[in-house]
Amino acid sequence: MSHSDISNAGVAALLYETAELLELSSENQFRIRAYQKAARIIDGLGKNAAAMSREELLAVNGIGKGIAAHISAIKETGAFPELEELRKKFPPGLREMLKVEGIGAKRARLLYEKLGVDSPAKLRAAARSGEIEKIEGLGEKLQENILAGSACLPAGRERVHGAPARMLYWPALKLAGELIKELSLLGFERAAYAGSLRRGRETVGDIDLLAAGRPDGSATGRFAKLEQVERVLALGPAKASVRLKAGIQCDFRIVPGGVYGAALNYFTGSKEHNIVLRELARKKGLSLSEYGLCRLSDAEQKYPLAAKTEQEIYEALGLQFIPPELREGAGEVELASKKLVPELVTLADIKGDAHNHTDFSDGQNSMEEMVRAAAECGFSWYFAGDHSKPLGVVHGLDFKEYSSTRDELSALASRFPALKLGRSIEMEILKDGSFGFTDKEAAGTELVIGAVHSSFKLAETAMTERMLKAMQNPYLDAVAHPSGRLIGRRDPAGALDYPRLFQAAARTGTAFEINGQPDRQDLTDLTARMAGEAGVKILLSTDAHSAGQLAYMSIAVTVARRAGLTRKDILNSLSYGDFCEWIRERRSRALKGSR
DNA sequence: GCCGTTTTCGGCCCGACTGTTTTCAGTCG
Repeated sequence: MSHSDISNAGVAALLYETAELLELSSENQFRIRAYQKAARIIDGLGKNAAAMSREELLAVNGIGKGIAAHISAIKETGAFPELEELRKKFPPGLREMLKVEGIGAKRARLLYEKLGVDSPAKLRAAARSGEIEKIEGLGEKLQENILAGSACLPAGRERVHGAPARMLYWPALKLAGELIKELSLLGFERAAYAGSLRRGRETVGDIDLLAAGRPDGSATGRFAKLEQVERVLALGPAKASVRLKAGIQCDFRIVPGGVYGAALNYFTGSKEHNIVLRELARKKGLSLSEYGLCRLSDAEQKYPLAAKTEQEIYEALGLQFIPPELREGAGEVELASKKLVPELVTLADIKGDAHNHTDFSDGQNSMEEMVRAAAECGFSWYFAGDHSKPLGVVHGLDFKEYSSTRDELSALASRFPALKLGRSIEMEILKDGSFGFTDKEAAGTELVIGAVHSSFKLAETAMTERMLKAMQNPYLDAVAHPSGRLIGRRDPAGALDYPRLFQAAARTGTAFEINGQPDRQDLTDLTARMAGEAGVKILLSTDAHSAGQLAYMSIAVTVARRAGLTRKDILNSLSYGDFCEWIRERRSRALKGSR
């Protein structure tokens, strides 16, 4: 059996597993770190590690003879001898226990050897029966924390024990905004959110807040007493961790104003990004921490070379500034050292939205209200949209209704002179890939954005074929939310063959959407990156179902930034005239191609 | 296990907080 087509993520998972098992074995920590580092590097590698030659692998910094040999064994057997030996030493549940808060390798092994505890469930049972506090080195408090940690599940959300529920980006952003407002009322002049929220991750596991001030204990104390706080997890002079009533953890850190930039950089992460930066600093005879970039000789960190702003830290390391959205430790530091970080699209580049809804279908606001909101949020063009038939539950429009409501839109034009108006349709892509409109009707529709809302459960190949068939229609200008996922509620359509879809889209000129609805974010950062690399144009959409939801454009922009996209990739950066020209031209090319 | 414009041996990212100790290991991010 061959495993030569194993993905980089698959190889990385095996190396991470090895690292965890080595930790349980109390191995040399630097050996463990070498495995973690190799896993991280392979996960972020541009090409498939299993397909690389030994020489190519050895040329990668962080991969040596040992790991290269492991990879070659993985290709043959799906694992490697050392890993298989380690797997025999510990029951698999022990690795699950490491996910429990307060349990690391040392304690997991201790509990296994003394009590035979080898799963999170047995751990809880042992805590309940009071066996844990009897073990030397452990105590009553740990026992309580194990039980408390599994007890405080946020209402209405499920989670695997030890893996806290994650919150969507948008509500987390709102919550962080609220907390920062509270902090400013408490007298903090400078406060910001950092962490995965600042990196724009689609969901966040906690909220990281940073403030400038004196770490004398009074600041963290005041933070811990905020009304939003449910329970204090840790409280020191420089740092406080709490669980919020909203059901998510919040870490608050306070640093002197003079090192605010260094702290913001450290606290924004990711962990992987920080490690790469710190290793780079080491190589230059420097040391990087949340207190600044210092010479190694300056052990007290009294004379930082850079600390005030993030910008000066990257500069002092010989790097281009790296926007937070790219700080995942996936090759961005190398890119920055070559001055190749792309100039990411910003909200200011966005001139309009094309996918949204009025109360003609399932929107909450009238066409006039939507248009007014679009004008107020500074767009220079706006395609007012609605669902097409035959989506009955949301009053999908037929072509006649499309045309009459188009006339209604035209009548609004004189009242909003700064806004150029168009009418779009979110076109049903039926089970066989055909449209809810005839070709002639589609030709008479200004902008066709195709979407699937039924028969999600097609087999992987069938769903891909359905989309490919739809793309053969010359009037399909863009594809909306292709995976159909609703984060936390509906899984993405069984692995779509994205490379094939994007190849086809590049050929037909069909754009793909990044949907900005908080629970969609579809394309994702990863698939949007693939689309961009394949040369597919991207349409950012609010999919607004009410006037207020036009603000979701900033979510779509954030996903696009994480995907490394520039304004050139994004159709919304075109002027109204150029956008209409893009539609006209792609349709005429597609018509020629289909003949 | 990996690495080297000080090194092929001796280093390896850095700091905060807790709990159980009695000066620090373990955990976390």
